[in-house]
Amino acid sequence: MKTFSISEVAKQLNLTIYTLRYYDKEGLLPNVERTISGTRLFKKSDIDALKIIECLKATGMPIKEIKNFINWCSEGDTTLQQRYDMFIERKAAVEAQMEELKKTMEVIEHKCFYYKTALDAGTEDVHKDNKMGRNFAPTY
Amino acid sequence: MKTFSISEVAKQLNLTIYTLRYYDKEGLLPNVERTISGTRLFKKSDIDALKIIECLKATGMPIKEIKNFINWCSEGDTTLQQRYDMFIERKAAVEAQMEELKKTMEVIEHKCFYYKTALDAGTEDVHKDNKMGRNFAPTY
DNA sequence: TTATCCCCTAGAGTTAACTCTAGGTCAAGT
DNA sequence: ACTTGACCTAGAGTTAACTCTAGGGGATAA
Repeated sequence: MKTFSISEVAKQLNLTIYTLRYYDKEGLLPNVERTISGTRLFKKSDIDALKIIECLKATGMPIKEIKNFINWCSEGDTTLQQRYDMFIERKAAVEAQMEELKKTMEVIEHKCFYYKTALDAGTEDVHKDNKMGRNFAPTY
Repeated sequence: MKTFSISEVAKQLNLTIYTLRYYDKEGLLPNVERTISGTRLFKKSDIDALKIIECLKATGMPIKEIKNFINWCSEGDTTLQQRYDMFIERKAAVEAQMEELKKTMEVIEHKCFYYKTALDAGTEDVHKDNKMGRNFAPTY
């Protein structure tokens, strides 16, 4: 079966070899084999595992919790429920992040418009309403 | 003009007073006034500034860069272009994050399905194809 | 006036996730 | 035999963004 060196995997997944060794040290890669002299041999399934790890990281999951998941996988079918629950929870987390990002986007787009208008006018004063006298604090 | 204490602002924005003092120390709140004895008095405009700061943080912007923006705001109309460019860049950053989150979601949803099926079957083996013999590594 | 809060600063400590260094092994090429 | 380059470990260092502690001040309530 074909194997890959740590630097090949690093290049392929856009990670550093430091990061890969760190993940291994943290117990995220319990199935990576070694040569007699200790060099890691990554299989395709290890690369797939790393892709899932990156995906879970992207949901905001800390490495210690990802490690729990990896352990559950090694424990077999008795942990299927935990793993299912975990992915349902991750789905909710991603949905929440998407919602927050949408709100953030609205504010950012409003600011793009605000500054476009100010830039066209040559001054931010176009946005100042002077009903209650001059406001000396910047508006951001 | 009405002002707010640090703990009122903290409660209102769901931040700690430590965080607010930290932001102040880092130069993110140059317009917060003080009593003679040194107690901070937050105005509504300071709270608005904090909301923008939280928004920029949500785009992934580090505090040092947010500080640059705050400084530009104090410098007036000469920095309008920088500020506009910054928000355009932030918009692109948020779009990229949305894209990544969408891809992440697809993988997570696939896993939800994968584990739902396995759970119904009582074993993960339903997903194993045995064409090339038994695979002993867990699949994640 | 004494107790209780809330406020302050300076600076130390924490946490996560790397990132790097020192010192060493090993296989291949010359 | 020797050099080169990729690999290894243990453990120290880094960075961002807080988070907390110690020690102290001012205002209000009993």
